[in-house]
Amino acid sequence: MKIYKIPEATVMRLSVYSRFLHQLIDEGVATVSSGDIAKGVGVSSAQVRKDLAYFGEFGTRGVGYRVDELYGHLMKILGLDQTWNIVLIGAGKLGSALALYQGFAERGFHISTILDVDPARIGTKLGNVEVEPLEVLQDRVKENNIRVGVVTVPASAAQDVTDRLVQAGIKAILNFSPRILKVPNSVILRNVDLSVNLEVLSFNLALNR
Amino acid sequence: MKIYKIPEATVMRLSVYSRFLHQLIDEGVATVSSGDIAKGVGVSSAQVRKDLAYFGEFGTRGVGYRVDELYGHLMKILGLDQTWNIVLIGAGKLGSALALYQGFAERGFHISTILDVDPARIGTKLGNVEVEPLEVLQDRVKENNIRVGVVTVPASAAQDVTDRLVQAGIKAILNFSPRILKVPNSVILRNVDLSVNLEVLSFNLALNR
DNA sequence: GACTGTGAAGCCATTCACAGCT
DNA sequence: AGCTGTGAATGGCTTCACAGTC
Repeated sequence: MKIYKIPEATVMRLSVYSRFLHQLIDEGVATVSSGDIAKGVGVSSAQVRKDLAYFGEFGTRGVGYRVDELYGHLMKILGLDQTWNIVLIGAGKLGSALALYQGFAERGFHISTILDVDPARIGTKLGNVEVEPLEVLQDRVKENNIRVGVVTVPASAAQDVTDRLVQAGIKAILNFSPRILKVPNSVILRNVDLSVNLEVLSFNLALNR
Repeated sequence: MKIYKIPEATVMRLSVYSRFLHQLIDEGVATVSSGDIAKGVGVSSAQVRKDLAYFGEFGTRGVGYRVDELYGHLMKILGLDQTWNIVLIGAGKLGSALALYQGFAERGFHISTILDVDPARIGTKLGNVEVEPLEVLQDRVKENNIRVGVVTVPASAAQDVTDRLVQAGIKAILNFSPRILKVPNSVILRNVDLSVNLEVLSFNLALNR
């Protein structure tokens, strides 16, 4: 495992490969070639091999990859061989949806804590998790060994909430608010802007006008 | 306007720039330099200038860009100088959240039609839009001149729904289901996998174990 | 014969650096 | 003096092509 610098695009594809492999396991397939995976997820076979090569030699020349084995490797590489407790801040429309979204749980992401500042939301339940006031952040992070935070508050509150997360010892933040956030180098930050994706479609449609 | 081949990354950044400029307009700022924008959104100033250069010369040497003017150009380039009617299929957790999400409306994306197959959901309202049966798809697309579809159905139904969208004349699809979809070349497809983003964080956290 | 793993080549996006304008 | 616009240089990801292995 020479982990020097892995392209982010590679990591994202590994995630996609792992989902495809899971599908193959369900179908009872025992072996795949890089070409099969490539076809299944829409990339080139060379790309698949190169991506895997960053992490080791998982296949057998002339044969391919054992599905269950490769799946296990990928899940381990992605850090998905464990459950991640997550704190979600902002129980509005988007936050509620994410809290209830099954897709996270399926991949081992457990939203164990949901916080908000709105008294009307505090005390309500999303699934079986109760919305609590922002003040308990530090305690919950410690208790549940939380390292990942999801920010779904309005733009105006985003930086303040982020500072608190950092303060509480959170190591990685997924930001859904449309605000550029400042975090120390030691904290990993990813931004997701749902509108951007529609805007790329809009751009492409608008091209031929 | 030489629109030969615009990097997708550029389009995504333009979207971010436009949001930043909107913020500046609110603050009453009249002029910005590429350096200001760069600082505001977290890229290099050369990057900002290169991105803009794909579409024309919007600035004044020695001065910078007029905020309102540049904003107008970007919105036009992104196709956001118009309202886009959108059909959303799948009124589950995620679909409901997206239907109610304010961020889309703010950028001119109007979810005018929401469809589902579940009788329990049909007839209910999300905001002021009623959930209707999938069968009315073709009619609604025609009536409302819909060109964009958003897919938030379970993976097992995703390809079927996609085929129907294509059939109905939809030109661009935003897919939130974790399934590789097949569409004709004439249809633009973008995939959003919410879990992938968490998995990239997970990967990076798991690196130093 | 089939398929992996990988150096080399190709390609594309970003950064550099500076001429050109105000 | 300040800042844009852009060719040239750089860096990094993807594709090619083939030796190596089963």
